[in-house]
Formats: sequence, structure tokens, C-alpha cells
Amino acid sequence: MFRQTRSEVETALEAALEALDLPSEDLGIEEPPEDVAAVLASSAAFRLAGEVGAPPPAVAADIAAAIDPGDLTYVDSVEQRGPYVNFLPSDAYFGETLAAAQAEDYGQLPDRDTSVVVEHTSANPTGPVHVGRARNPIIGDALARVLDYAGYDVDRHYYVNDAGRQMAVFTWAYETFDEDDLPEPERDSPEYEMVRYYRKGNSFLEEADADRVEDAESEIRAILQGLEAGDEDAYERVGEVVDTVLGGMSETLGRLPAEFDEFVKETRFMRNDATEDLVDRLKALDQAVYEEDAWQLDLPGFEKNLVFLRSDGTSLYTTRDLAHHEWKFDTYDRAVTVLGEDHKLQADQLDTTLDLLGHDTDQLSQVFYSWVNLPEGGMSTREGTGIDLDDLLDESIDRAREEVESRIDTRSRDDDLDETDVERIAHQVGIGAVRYDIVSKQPTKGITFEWDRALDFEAQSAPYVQYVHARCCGIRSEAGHAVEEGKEREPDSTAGDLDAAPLATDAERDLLREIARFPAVIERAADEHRPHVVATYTRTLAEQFNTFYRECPVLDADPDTKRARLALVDAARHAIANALDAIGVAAPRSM
RNA sequence: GGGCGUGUGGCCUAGUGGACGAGGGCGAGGGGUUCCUAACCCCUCGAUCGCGGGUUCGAAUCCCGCCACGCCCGCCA
Repeated sequence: MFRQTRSEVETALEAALEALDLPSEDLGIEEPPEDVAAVLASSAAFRLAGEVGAPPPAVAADIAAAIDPGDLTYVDSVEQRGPYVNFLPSDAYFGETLAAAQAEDYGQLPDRDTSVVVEHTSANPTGPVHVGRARNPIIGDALARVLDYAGYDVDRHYYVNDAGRQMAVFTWAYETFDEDDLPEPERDSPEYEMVRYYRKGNSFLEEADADRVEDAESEIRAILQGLEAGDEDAYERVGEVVDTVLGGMSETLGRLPAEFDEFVKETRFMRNDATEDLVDRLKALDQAVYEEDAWQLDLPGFEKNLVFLRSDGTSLYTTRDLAHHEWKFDTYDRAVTVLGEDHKLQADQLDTTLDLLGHDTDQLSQVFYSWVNLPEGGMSTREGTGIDLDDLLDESIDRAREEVESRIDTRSRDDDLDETDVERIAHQVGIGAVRYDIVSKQPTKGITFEWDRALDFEAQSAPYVQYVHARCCGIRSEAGHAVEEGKEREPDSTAGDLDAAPLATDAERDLLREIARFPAVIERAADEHRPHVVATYTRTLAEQFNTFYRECPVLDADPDTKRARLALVDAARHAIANALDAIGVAAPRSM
């Protein structure tokens, strides 16, 4: 009801200002701090004081007096407090929130009839996914989920750089070196086996004699030219390496879970002549220049030219990515790309060039994140430095399992967790902790990876929030409504004759108010492409629930209160479960 | 050198013009379970919001300068 209330307040405030003959373009609507009973407030009186010639509190009082709460559904009263106009929630606000949150899909906003493609990860298929890159799939997947909740029609894409020099080097190395000369793979998985060739190839190119390196380089060149010429054999050779490595990487990403609707290969835009067609149009632009045998763009606002066709007539990564984005414009209403901060300049150039080509680049946006580094420096697949995402997830699951096992004897709840439960919880908590740790921070902030900090299971972590969900399920279960893992989607018997009136304590009201905010949180996270605000919300909601849990017994309450509190617990459960789902963290039914 | 980003108690982090007299967490110290799961809760300790100017009735938030750190400035991807 928060969103509805907000628009109701907007309308009322606008009318009041007009009635007072005051400008109404700045309503100054904001959310008051926790210790204020209002749901919304306006600080417009600050700015209007000069115009009116009266101090802000007097103006606020006038505004408050000009609004008749009797005309409003979700506002009970309008009060002036200092320079603020406060809007206090009505019984209908609480009642309808309680009712709305009984829906299993609470927080899911209406369909917007707008398609959006979220491209994320898109790491070159050179080897195991390492932690330095792990922010990309986690932020990308969370963003896709949030957009989904916000009513967009979402596709998730992984753009595969399968036509670059790295893949040519990889293909040459794979065909050249013998497995007997390679170290044992770190894991029994294709990308771990394959990366050994890649590393061997790269060190050969750095260390071998000049003439041997030149021989290798000519083979690598031949592969690249084969791709450019549309040579089927070249595609097949590179494709084998790419598909094998990518298959292994997908398994790892799937553990997060981060899944994709499509793996879009850049060679696709070479084979279907889209790149060639694009190059023709680029050459025709006013900004196109032909210098030193290469076609370039003199982009306005950029220091250096952007080369889009090499002197040997081959295309570059950026050229193909332009064709790729033209395809996105054709296929989707909007496109979001999650990129490392090192791609900022390239993204700006891409944007500017697409604009020159006549595309509406307002439909295109990027989310940038900075790398996760180790205390001793960066991570590199080629050099084999860094921590594999698989190892991080395994370690986290192991620690979570130890945690569950160490608690099992002192648990006060008598639900007898069996082996399957322990394993389930270890996975939900272990992986959830890693995801939450990453998704809850602003992407632009740098992260230095430290095991103990990343895998803290206490306050301000996924387990803290997950525990609240488990508590909700525990109460439900005690009340005779068991929640099935995975599909906790049974109709609620208390729905229908809901009454929020018995929920009279501060703890209950505050919890309900927090639940009411959830759809607006989703909306904001989607609009601003900032999934981390959902993570922040889960924590606030969990804190509010814990206050309620401490102060308000549910099962032992009198029948009317019990019914209302059970409904409140369900409302909280849906908000928590869906908020966690929106950031891709599992909601365990027991812990 | 130029561009972009980041800078909030010892450490991590929220807040990005208005009730901030800055909210959490970790840490340190103290307390809480005959009661729906203590991965919890309560209390105490601890911050000139990097530094210096400016704009504003009002600045952690906007502008300018400086400092520190990160990233980028390829006919690589």
C-alpha cells in the first residue's frame, strides 16, 4: 500500500498547495526517520517559507490544515511537526497491507509490457571462474531477478567472446601441446583441464625462442583470419575449445545460481554479415576517417580515434560488439549490461557510436563494478593467480555445514534435522552468504577478498535474514500450517477475514509498515538498477521481525490476536522470501 | 599527464540536499533463554562523514581545489 499511499499523498499535497496559491512542482515527499509515526512526509515548507514570508513551521501548519484526511484512504491524519507535514497511516493502510502480503507473490509488480535484456558475466571462456569476476554474475543475476519482480520481461544473456586473439591462442595451444606435459588439473571439470593448455600456450609465447614464437604467431594469425573469412574449419576448431570451457564455467555459475537464456557468440555477427554491414555504415559517417591504412572514428569528446577496421581488413572486438548491440536494439525495448569498471571507456565509445548510427541510446545502460582483489593483488586466469569461485563456494558450504552440526545439539526446536536437512541448509546458507556479501555492497566500491569476512554467518549476513524466514516457517508449522520446501504455496486459511486491528503494538505496526514498503523497494531497485537496496531492505525487515518475535507471542495469544499475528507472520514470510529471491538467496524453511 | 570511480568510529558498511544531534555490523566490555529456533535480543565503548574553500535557510550528500587508493587512456579483449 506504500506506493498507493505515495500517489495519494502526492495528489493531496499538490491540491493543497494550489489551493494556497503556492507553486506545486516541488512536493518534497520523503520517508521520515524511524522514530516518527508518519509513513510519508513533506519538506516543501522549507522552500516555500521565503515566498510566503513566514517561517517554515507556520507554512507547514497551513499546508497540513489545507488537507482533509477524510478525503484520503490510506492517510489517517496530516500533522505539522516543525517544518514538516507528516502523513500518518490509516487503519486501511495496515489492513490492506496485511491482506496484500498474504499473496505468495507479494512484491511482484504488474506487467510493464517492456522487454529488457540483461547481459552479464560474459567472461572470456579461458578457464575457471574466479572470485575476481564473481561480482558480475551475482550482481547481474540479482538485477535480472529484480527487474523480473518489477514487471519487466527479462532475458539473461552471456556474450561469448569467441573470435578474439585469446581464443585463437587457446585453440592453437590446445592443438599443439601434449597433455603429458601439463600439470594435473585442479578439478575434474572441463575448464580446469582446458585452462592448462591456455596457460602453457601463454607462457610459451612469453618465454620461447623468437623463431618458435613467430611460428606459433603465424598459426594463431591463420586461425583469426580463418574466422574472419568465414572458414568453417576455423569455426569448428575454435568452437570446440569455446564450448568445452564454457560448459564447465556454466556449471560453476549455475551453483550461484546464475543461469542464462542465451549464450550469444560474437562470431554470430561475423557469420551473418551484420559486422560487414555495420562497417559499411560506419565508413559512411561524417566522423569516419581513413588513417594509416585503418578505418577509424573521430568520436566527439574522445581523445583518441576508435579503430573499427584494421589495416588488414579484419574487424575488432568493439566492431562486433556494435553489431551485437544493434541486434539488441532490434530485439528488446531496453538493454542493461553489467561490466567491470575497466570497460567504462569502451562503453562510452560504444554508446556514442550507436548514437551516431541513429539509435536511441537512452534504452541502453550499464552497471559497473570494481574488481575483487586479494590482499596481495589482482587475480588472473592466465597467470593462475586468484581463488576459484568453486573453491569459495565449497569452503562456504563446508563452514556452513560445520555451523549447522555444531548447533544441532543445542537447538531448542525439536524438529530433528536429518542428513538431508543438514546438507540442504549447508548449501542454502553457504551459497547465500557468498551472494549476499557481494550483492549487499555498492558495486562501485572496491572489495578486498578475505575468507573470514566473506564467510561471516552472523549479523548483517544472509544467514541472519534466512534465520528470520526459518522462524516464520517454524511458527507456521507449530500453528499447523507446515511449509513445504521449494513450494510453500498453499492457500492460507486465515485470508479472507483478515483484521489488522488486533495488531496494536509498536512492534506489530512497525513490522507491517516495513512489509508495506517492499513493492516500492523493488520498484526503486529496478528503476535505479541497484539490487543492493533489496539486500539492505531484507536486513531492516529482519530486524523489525526480530523485535516483533521477541515482544509478541503468536501461538499463545488470544484467538483474535493469534489469527492476526499469524497473518502478520505470513506477510513477513512472503516479504522476506521474495526479497531474498529477488537477490537470488535461498529462503530455508528450517535452519 | 588526462579521464572515470572510491574515501563515513580500530575494521566493514547504510545513507548521496532536509527531522543527521550520522544508522547497522565486526571488535571490546556487560547482561538476557522455566516462553513460537540464542545463526537472536538489550546496554556500554567508539566518527571533526579524506583535507581545504564555496553555494544554500540547511551539506556526509551539490560546486571548486588538494591528498590517497583503484581502474582506464592498443590496428587486445
